[in-house]
Amino acid sequence: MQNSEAMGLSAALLAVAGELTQRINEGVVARGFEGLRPAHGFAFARLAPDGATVTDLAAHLGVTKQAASQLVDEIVRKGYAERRPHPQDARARLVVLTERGWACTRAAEEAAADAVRAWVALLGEREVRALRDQLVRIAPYGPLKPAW
Amino acid sequence: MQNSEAMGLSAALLAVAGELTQRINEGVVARGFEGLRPAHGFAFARLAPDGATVTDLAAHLGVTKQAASQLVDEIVRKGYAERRPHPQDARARLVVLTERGWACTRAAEEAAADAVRAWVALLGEREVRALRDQLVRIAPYGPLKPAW
DNA sequence: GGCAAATGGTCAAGCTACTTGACTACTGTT
DNA sequence: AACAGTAGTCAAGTAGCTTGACCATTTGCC
Repeated sequence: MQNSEAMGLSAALLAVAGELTQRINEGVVARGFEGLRPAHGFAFARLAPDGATVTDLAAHLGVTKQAASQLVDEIVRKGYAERRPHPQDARARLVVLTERGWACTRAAEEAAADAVRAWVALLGEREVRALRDQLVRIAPYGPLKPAW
Repeated sequence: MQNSEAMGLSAALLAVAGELTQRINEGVVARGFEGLRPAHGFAFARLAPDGATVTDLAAHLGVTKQAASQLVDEIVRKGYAERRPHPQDARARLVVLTERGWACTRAAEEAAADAVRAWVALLGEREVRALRDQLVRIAPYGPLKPAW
């Protein structure tokens, strides 16, 4: 595969990713959850299952724990999460989503589904499913750097 | 398609995009072009064909023209581009890549090709080509927001 | 042609999300 | 009991963006 083809693929991928991010964020805002930036979504994704510590979150986002702590301050202040004492470790605190945090997560899923529906309209369900499978297979396990 | 599937697709897409961005940037640095951030790559892509004005660049990047002007200052200072008088409009200035800027663009293409090769190793050339076609078809025309 | 409105670009100041550095509190190993 | 390592926060500095104001030039309109 030639360099120019690789560049075309890269450009398309980044353009689609940028637009998707924007659409999800707009969809979340449109559903009544304000004061959130895309980076918060990545944090919610890590908190969603069972909560996480600030240090976990920092590693997941690829930022310092000070930055992660500050981000947690923000979503706590806005009512999306709360800090609880950690059951095993008295130094640590477990950050968990509130009911409002869960509602916001569901809103993000709906917004993502809306965006994907637009792709289904263009490519068909079969192709979009293939797209998903391919992307899942090449997706890395590491931190989700929300910056470029 | 269910919301959770859409979320899985979205997460994979954003993860791949984040990793790709990072890899391209690292590849460019490894080839001897320092002091550049991913956002500069998006600027180079706009400047590459025939140059552009600061206002064009701002629209393309989705930022204010002050921010674009500042970014141009930076790449001019580092020798990747230069400002020329605009042939048709005495208010405007045409920003064009220097030879070093072109070399950097080629380095970015090589780095992108390296990243894509890793995907070919996982999925095979045929699947990667299909991936490219699908992404190109759903890629938007608008500004390339280098932020999420 | 002449003049108001629009446009390209820059200067200046302010904001915000991040960084590095220093510190306290607790853990766990020896 | 002592001590190195880890979780988290406080504080200060930084970098990239914003808004606001301004000048020079172009464009649209009578």
